[in-house]
Amino acid sequence: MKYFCLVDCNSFYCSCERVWRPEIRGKPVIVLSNNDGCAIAFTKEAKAIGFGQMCEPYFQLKDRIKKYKVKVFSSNYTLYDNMSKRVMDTLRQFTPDLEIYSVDEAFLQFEGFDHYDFEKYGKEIRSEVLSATGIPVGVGISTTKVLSKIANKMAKKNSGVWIMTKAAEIDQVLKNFPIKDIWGIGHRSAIKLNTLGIKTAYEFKTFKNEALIQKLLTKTGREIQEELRGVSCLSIESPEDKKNTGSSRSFGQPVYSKGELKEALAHFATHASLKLRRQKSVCFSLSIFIHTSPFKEVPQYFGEGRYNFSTGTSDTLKIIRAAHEVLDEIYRPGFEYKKAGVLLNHIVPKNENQLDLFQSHLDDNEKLNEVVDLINKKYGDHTIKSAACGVSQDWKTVANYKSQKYTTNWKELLKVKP
DNA sequence: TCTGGGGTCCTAGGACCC
DNA sequence: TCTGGGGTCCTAGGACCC
Repeated sequence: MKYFCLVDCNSFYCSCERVWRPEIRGKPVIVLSNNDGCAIAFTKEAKAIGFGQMCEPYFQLKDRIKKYKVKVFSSNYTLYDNMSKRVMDTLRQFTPDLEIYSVDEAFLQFEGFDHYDFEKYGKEIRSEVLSATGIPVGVGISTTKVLSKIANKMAKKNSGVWIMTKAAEIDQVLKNFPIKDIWGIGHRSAIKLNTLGIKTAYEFKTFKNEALIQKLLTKTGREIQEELRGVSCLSIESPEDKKNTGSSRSFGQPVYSKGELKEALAHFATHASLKLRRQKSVCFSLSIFIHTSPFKEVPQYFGEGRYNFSTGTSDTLKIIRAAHEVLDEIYRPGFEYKKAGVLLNHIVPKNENQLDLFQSHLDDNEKLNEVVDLINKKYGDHTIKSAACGVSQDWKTVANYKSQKYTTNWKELLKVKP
C-alpha cells in the first residue's frame, strides 16, 4: 500500500523572517510581493485581525497595518530559498521518495510503511523540521496526492498533523470539504461544478457522469475525481529541466523611453539566459512583452513579439540582441510602461542542440559566458554585465522593508550582542 | 447533385498552481 | 503616488503530409 504525505510550511515567508527576529514571534507579520506591491504572506496573528486576502495592494492596507502595529517585510527570496533548502534536506531523512512541489511544500511517499503509526510519524516530522530549521509545518497523510492535500488543510485547522487513511474517515472529511478548496479545482471549475449541483468534495467524488466531468474539466478534472475516490493517478515526480523559463518585473516607476526598456530587457535577458545555462540547456525561441499598468486610467498597450533562433543558444549577448530586435518591432511611443519581461521557449538540453545548415561551428561565446558566470558567482551578481543593462536603472524594483541575507552572505550574518 | 481519409506537429489560449 | 513572478498541463484548431 502506498501513502502520500504533504508537508507544507506555515506562512512560509513570514516564518523565515521570524526565525531570525525572535521579537516578532507570536506577532502579526506580513510579507510583500516584489516592488512592495501587494501582500502575499500573513502569519495567523495577522489573519486573526482581518488580513489575509492574497495580493491585496499594500497602499490600501497601510492604515490598518499602522493601527495594529503589524510588522512588514519586503520579500527576500535569497533568504527564503536557502531556508527552503534546509527544510527539504530535513524531510529527505524521512523517505527517499520526495517531491519538492514548491518553495514551501513537499510530497513524501511512504511505501512499505504499513505497520507505521502515522500519527506518531507525522508528529516526528513536525518536531524534527521545527528543531532543525525553526520553521513550523503542517503534515497531512492519506492515500493519494489530492487527498493528502486535503489532509494537510485539516492539519492546519487542527493540531498540525492529520491522518486519513480509512474510507470512513475520508468520507467524513469530504462531506464538509468545499469543492473550491480542492487542489486543482480553481474558480472556473468550481462554478461549472456548482451548476451541476456539486458543492462538496464528497458530491464530486460520488458524481456518476464521468463523461460529463471529462468534457467540462478535461483529463485533469477526471483525475482529481479518481484521486478523491482513492485511486492514485498522480505520482511523485522527480525534478526535470524547465520547459520554459524567463525573467520579468514590474518597474519601480513608470518607463516611457525605448532606451530604458532596452536596459530593462537586457537585464531580464541576462537573468533568463543564466537560468538556461545553469540547467545546461539552450533555447530556440524567445518572446518579450511590454505592458502598461492595467490598474491605472491611462492608455493601455500590451505588446508582445517573438524571435526564432536558427540554432539553440544560451548566449547572453545573442539573447539580449534578439530581445532588442523584437522591441524595435513592438515598441510604441507615448505609453506609460509598467512591466516587461523576456521568456525563453522551446528549450532542449545543450547536448541535443543542432547546428544550422550553414554553420560550421557554434558561435556562442561559450567561453565568455563561462568566465562571466564564474566571476559573478564568486564576487556577486552583476559584477560583470553587458553595457546594454545600463547603469542608472531607474526602473528597478522598490524594496523598502527588506531583511538581511542572514544565511547566505558573510556580511549580513545575524549580530548577537556581546 | 456529387470534391477523401488518416495522420502528425505546432501554437495559442485557457485553467490551474504556489 | 501605489496592484508579484514563475511555472505546468490540456485541448482545439490550423498547417501540412501522403
